[in-house]
Amino acid sequence: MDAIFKVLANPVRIRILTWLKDPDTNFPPMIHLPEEEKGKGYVCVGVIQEKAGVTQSTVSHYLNLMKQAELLSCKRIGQWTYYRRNEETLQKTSEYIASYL
Amino acid sequence: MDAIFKVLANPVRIRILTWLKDPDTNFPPMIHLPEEEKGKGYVCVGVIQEKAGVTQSTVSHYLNLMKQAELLSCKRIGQWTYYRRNEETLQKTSEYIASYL
DNA sequence: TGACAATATCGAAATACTGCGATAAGTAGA
DNA sequence: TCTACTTATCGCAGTATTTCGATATTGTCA
Repeated sequence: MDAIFKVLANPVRIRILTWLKDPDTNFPPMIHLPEEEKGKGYVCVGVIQEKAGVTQSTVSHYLNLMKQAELLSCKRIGQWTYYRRNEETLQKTSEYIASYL
Repeated sequence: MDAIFKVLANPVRIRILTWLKDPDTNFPPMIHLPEEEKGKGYVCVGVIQEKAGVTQSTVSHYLNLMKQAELLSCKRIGQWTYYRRNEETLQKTSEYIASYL
């Protein structure tokens, strides 16, 4: 839970997390994503980087932190890595605050 | 909200927050607290410091951060400063995660 | 295989946080 | 007023985080 709060203690990462709630309106379509993976909320690193306005290495680092904290999961397809939200962790975090904090 | 997550990104502060959920079982009685303020969850700095196992200056700093983030409120009575949880902020934080994140 | 594109990792400098000891400020009582 | 007690603030050293540029890795395609 400590790693989760550390992730959330950064406004850029918070924004990424909220953007990924609605990829269709926040990112261009993932044209290389195979049909069977579409509609699952996957977004590739490049477009997240562009929107976040940080360097590629920074966004890659951030996404990795978020993955370690299980706030995101990822899938590599071809030369792209697609990240999406892990709703279960988000929900558990909310519940943790509501019932344990 | 950023300040809140920064506060939560520290295990000692998390512990303090949870201890303050139930002062009666986690802290000795506040014998100097006037009758009309009892039962409101107030705990003085000294006993929090002792239980947290950090120095007085550190706990004072932490409590101040938590107050800035509105996770705690405080009242000075005599030579003691009493802190208690601000349940409203906790609840709003949980709701923020559940509905905006 | 070679060139290119996307992402990950490395190394480093700037900044922020942690947590301490020392000291200051406020309060109460003799 | 002097002293003791409680808490706040200051200054600092150690550590962690932020964020970058450079480089490595991985995958694609000609």
